[in-house]
Amino acid sequence: MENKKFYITTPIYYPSGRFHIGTAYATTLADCINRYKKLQGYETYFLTGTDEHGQKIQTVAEKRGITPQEHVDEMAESAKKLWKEMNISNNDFIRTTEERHEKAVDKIIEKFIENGDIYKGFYEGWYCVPCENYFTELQLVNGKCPDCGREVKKMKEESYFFNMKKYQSWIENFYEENPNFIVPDSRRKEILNNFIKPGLDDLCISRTTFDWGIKIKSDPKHVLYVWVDALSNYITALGYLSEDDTLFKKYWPADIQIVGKEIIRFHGIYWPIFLKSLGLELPKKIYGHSWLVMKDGKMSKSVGNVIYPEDLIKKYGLDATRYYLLRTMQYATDSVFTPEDFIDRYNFDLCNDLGNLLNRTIGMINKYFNGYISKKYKVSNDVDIELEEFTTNTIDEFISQMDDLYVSNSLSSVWKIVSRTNKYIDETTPWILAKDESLEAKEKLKSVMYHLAENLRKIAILISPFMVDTSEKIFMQLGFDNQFFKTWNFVKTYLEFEVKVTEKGEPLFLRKDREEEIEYIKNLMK
RNA sequence: CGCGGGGUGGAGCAGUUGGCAGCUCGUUGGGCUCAUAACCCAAAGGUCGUAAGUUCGAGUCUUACCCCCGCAACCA
Repeated sequence: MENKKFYITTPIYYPSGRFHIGTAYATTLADCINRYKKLQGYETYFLTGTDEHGQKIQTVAEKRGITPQEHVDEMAESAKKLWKEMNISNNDFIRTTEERHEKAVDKIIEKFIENGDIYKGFYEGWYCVPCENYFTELQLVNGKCPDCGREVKKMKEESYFFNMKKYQSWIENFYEENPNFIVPDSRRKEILNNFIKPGLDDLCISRTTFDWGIKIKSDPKHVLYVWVDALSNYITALGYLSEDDTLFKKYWPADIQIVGKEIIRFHGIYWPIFLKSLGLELPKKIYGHSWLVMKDGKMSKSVGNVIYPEDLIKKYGLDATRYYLLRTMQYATDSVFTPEDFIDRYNFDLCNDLGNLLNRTIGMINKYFNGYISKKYKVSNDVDIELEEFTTNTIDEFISQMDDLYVSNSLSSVWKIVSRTNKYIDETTPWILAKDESLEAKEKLKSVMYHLAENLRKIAILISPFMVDTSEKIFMQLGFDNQFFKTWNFVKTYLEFEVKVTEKGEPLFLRKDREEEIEYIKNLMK
C-alpha cells in the first residue's frame, strides 16, 4: 500500500523581535497536527522558518548597531533553539536569506516575467523620510506619519508590479468552487468580501528605497518587496526549481498551511495567484488561526502584558505549556490569556484529573496484584462494557474533532475519557472488592485494574501529539514499553497482554499553589 | 463609512447539518478513602444582547437595532 503523504507548514515568522507566546502557539498547533498525522501512519513533512528580509529588519539591525545579516542569524538561532526546547518536530527550517531560497526566488521571478505577469510602473504613496517608509492615505494619522508623527510627502518611485487583475475572475471562480480552501469560514468571508469582490489591485513587488532583500536580477537596484520572497519559502524549501526537487515532487501541494489570521489575506489571494502563474497546484487548505490576546487587548510590550513561552516552560514544564495553548485556543475565535486560567488548567486538568488517575491506578495495581495486570479475568459486567463503549465512542469524537481542526475540542474529548475513567473507579469500588475473598470479587477486581490500565494506555496514545513526554511517562509507568502498545491502530482495541507496572508511581504534574503562581505569572508579564 | 467576529447561569467557554440549553471553575449539600486534601454524586443558578420574522420547532436561519473587539498592505 502506498504511504499517505502529508505536508504541513507554519507561518513564516518575521524575526524583528523576540518570539512571544502567540508564535509558539502557531508552531505548537502545526506540530500537534503533524504528530497526529504521523501517528496515523502518514509520511509527513513539516516546515517552519523565518522570513528575514525587508525594511523593518534593516531598521532594527541598524538600531542595534549590527548588520541585518548578523541580526537575522541571531534570531534564526534563537528560533531554532526555541522550537527544539518546545519539542517541535519540524523536518526543515527555512531561512529566506539562504542561498537555496534566493536562487529559487530568482527563477520564480524569471517565470513571472516570462508569463508577462510583471510590468514596470510607478508606486505612489506618502513617504516618511526619517522612517524611510511608505504609508497609504488611510494609514496616516492626522495626515502625519503613524510611526513618528512627522510630516510625510507624496512620492513616486519606479517599481515592478504583479498583474493581479489578470487573475481576478480566476480567483473568484476558485473561491466559488472551493469553499473549504480557507477555514474557518469567517476568514474566507473576510477575504472574499473585503478584498476579492471589490476587485484586486496590482501588487507592487519591488522597492528602491532600501536594499535588504532579494535583488531583481535583471534590474538590481530593485529589491523584492516581501511577499513574493516570503511566500515562496513553502516551495523553495522543498527544492522547487533546484537541481534536486524530489521533495517538491513528493509533497507539494501542501495539505494544510497554518497561518495567523492577520496574514490570511496574503495566503488567500497572492499565494494562490503566484502558484497559478507558476502553473502549480494550490495547497489543499489554509487555516487562519485565531489569536491569544490579553485582558487589555492585544499583546504589546508597551502595555506590559507580553508573555514568553520560555518563561512558562521553565516554571511549569513544556507539556503543561503546550497543553494550555492547545486547550485554550478555540477554533475560530480569539482566546484570552490569564494567569488564573493557566494555573487552573494546570491544577485541575493535569494534576487532579489526569495525573491523579494514573497515580491511583498504579497504586492499586501494586497493592492488589503486586504490580501485575492482564486481561486474564473471567467476568465481564455491565459497568465494564459501558466504560468500553463510552471510551470507544469518545475516541471517534476525538478523531472527528481533530480531522476538522477543532483541536481544543478534541482535547475536551480526551478529558471526557479521563473523567469517565475516574468515575469508573467510584462505580466499581475496588477497595471493597479487595476485601472480598471470593473468586468472583477477585476476578472483578482484576477486570477493573485491567480497564483502568487500558484506558490510560488509550489516553496516552491520544495525547501523544499534544504532550509527547507525558504520554511516554504514562506508557512507561504502566509497563507499556513496547511500541505495540502505542500503536494508533490499537487505540480503540482492548488488548490482550500481561504487564507489570512501576513499583512507585511518579506524579506527572505536581499541584501548585494558586495565588502564589498567579502572582508569579503576573510578574513574568511586566 | 466599509468588512469580520463576539454578546449563552457568578467567571471562562462549547454548542461544526435548526430538534429536550451543555462543559470547566466557583457556590451549597452529600458520598468515598485507591490516590497528588485528589476523586465521585446531587442541588441552586439561564426569558442564549434587544425587537420582529421564517418554521411544527430557532442559541442555531432572515431583517433591523444596541454594546464590545479586531481589520483596513506585512505583529502568530
